[in-house]
Parts: sequence; structure tokens; C-alpha cells
Amino acid sequence: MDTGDDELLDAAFLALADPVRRRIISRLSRGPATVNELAEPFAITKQAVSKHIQVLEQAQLVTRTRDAQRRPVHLNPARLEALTAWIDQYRLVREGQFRSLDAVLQSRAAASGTQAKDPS
Amino acid sequence: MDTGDDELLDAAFLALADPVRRRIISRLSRGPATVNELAEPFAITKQAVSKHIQVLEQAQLVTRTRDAQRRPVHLNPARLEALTAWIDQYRLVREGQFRSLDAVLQSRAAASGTQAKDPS
DNA sequence: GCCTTAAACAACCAATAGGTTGATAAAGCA
DNA sequence: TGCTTTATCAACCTATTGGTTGTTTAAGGC
Repeated sequence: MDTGDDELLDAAFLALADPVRRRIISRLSRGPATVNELAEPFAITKQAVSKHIQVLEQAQLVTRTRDAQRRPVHLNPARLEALTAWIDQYRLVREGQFRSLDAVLQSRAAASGTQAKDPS
Repeated sequence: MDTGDDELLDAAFLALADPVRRRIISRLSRGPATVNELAEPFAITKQAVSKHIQVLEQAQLVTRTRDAQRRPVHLNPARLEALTAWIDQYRLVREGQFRSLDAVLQSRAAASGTQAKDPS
């Protein structure tokens, strides 16, 4: 019953476990940006920022498009939702003191359009 | 304006970036358990599981209590909420296509009782 | 064509994460 | 007291992260 998106959860949570990457997410929530723009506020090299973006991209939290020699990075909100969906399973179970897990998952799926899957 | 809970977010997201630790969270959502009980379904040593629990404890996602020679581990749902709060900031901003960030944070704070803080 | 800019690729390095085995501590039970 | 159970501590090994510098590719501007 376990799905193969374990690695995607791994990658997504790992991607957010770094303040630089979280600030990149924060910046991208206000619109797309290039690597140079994203690197500017940090005291690390652009190569390092580029690697951070690769990590975010691998987790599918961001996507890169091509615009001439620019390569703007865009946020992918759908993946962020997948994370809250995972967390909320357990959070809601505790809050509701054992009202059915199925009910919780189904209400979440209905609200967000996300597939209700088996937790890992 | 930046708060010092950056490390707590680091620790919490890192803690969830591992399938073993996510399964431990899943198990604990059904009630407290000892290290031995938690280790049973895994093909790794108890020492390794103990280390995983240390990681979760450092992130304040779980707490340990003392009960004779047992040391039951309990879930701490409040910390899970802090993670969804962080993610939802940016998720909601995108969905609302730039309705005020302040409004979003305040509505979240009102709904969950969480303090509306400056994102890192 | 040549130069500049944007960004990726490659090799390398130090620090840490996840795992192991072995020893130790603390609490109950005989 | 001595034995068993529960769980941690300590040392060690290997793979991976996060960072660096240096080189290369790709697209425009002149």
C-alpha cells in the first residue's frame, strides 16, 4: 500500500531544513527570480546558491524555465501543499482525539484536491 | 525582526526528512511508545532508533518521560503546527494572488492560536 | 567576430548524518 | 545480592551536504 513518494517527502522536508533555502522560498513567493537575484542577499557564492536551487528543484518545490540567457526560478505551491497534507494527518488525529483517520484524510482530500494516500 | 527559531525550523524539517522518523511520528500519533516498541518494525538496531528519537526530541517534535525503567516517547503536536504555519504563509500568499500577507498571517494566528511572526 | 553576462559543470574539502558494535547505567525481579 | 530488561553513551566507519575555486557553455551587445 505504500507509495513511492517517500523520496519526494524526504527531498521536500530536507530542502526546507536550511535557512538559505527557506529564504529562497520566501523570496519566490513574491514572484520568479534568477539565480543572481536570489544569490544577492547571501554571503555565499552563486554556485552555492545554484546548488541550493538544485536541491529545491529535485524536491519539485521550484521549477526552472528558460528566458533567453536567463533561467528564472518559479515556486511550485502544489508541492508545499503536499507537505502540509502529510503533517495535518497526524496533527488532526491528535486534536480530534481519535475521530476516524479516514474521515480526516477524506476531508483534506476534498478541500485541497489532493489524493488521499497511505501515510508512509 | 528575524527571530531565533530558525534553528528549530531547521531541526524540525530535518527531522521529518527521513522515512524512519516519519514512521515514528505516525506511530506516536496513535499514542506514546517506548524505544523498543518503536524499533520493532525496523531492520535497524535500537541504538539507531534511539538516535532518531534524539533527533526528533531536539526538534521538540517529541518528548520523553520517565516511567520506572521505561522511557515512553510522546508526540508534541504543537511543533507540527509550527511547521504547517510556516508553509502556509507562502502557500496562501500564492493562492490569494497577493492579498495582504498580514491578513493571511493574522487569520492563521487567530485560527490556531499561534503567534504571527516574521518569516525567516 | 569579440567581449560581457548568466549560469551550469567539475573537482575538491571539511563537517555531519546514519549506521554499526561494544560497554555502561538504571530500575525492577528472583 | 545477582540477573534481566530498557535504554543510553562512546568510538568508529562510510556516504552525503554545504561550501569553495576554476572551467565551460550559452546568449546577447558591440
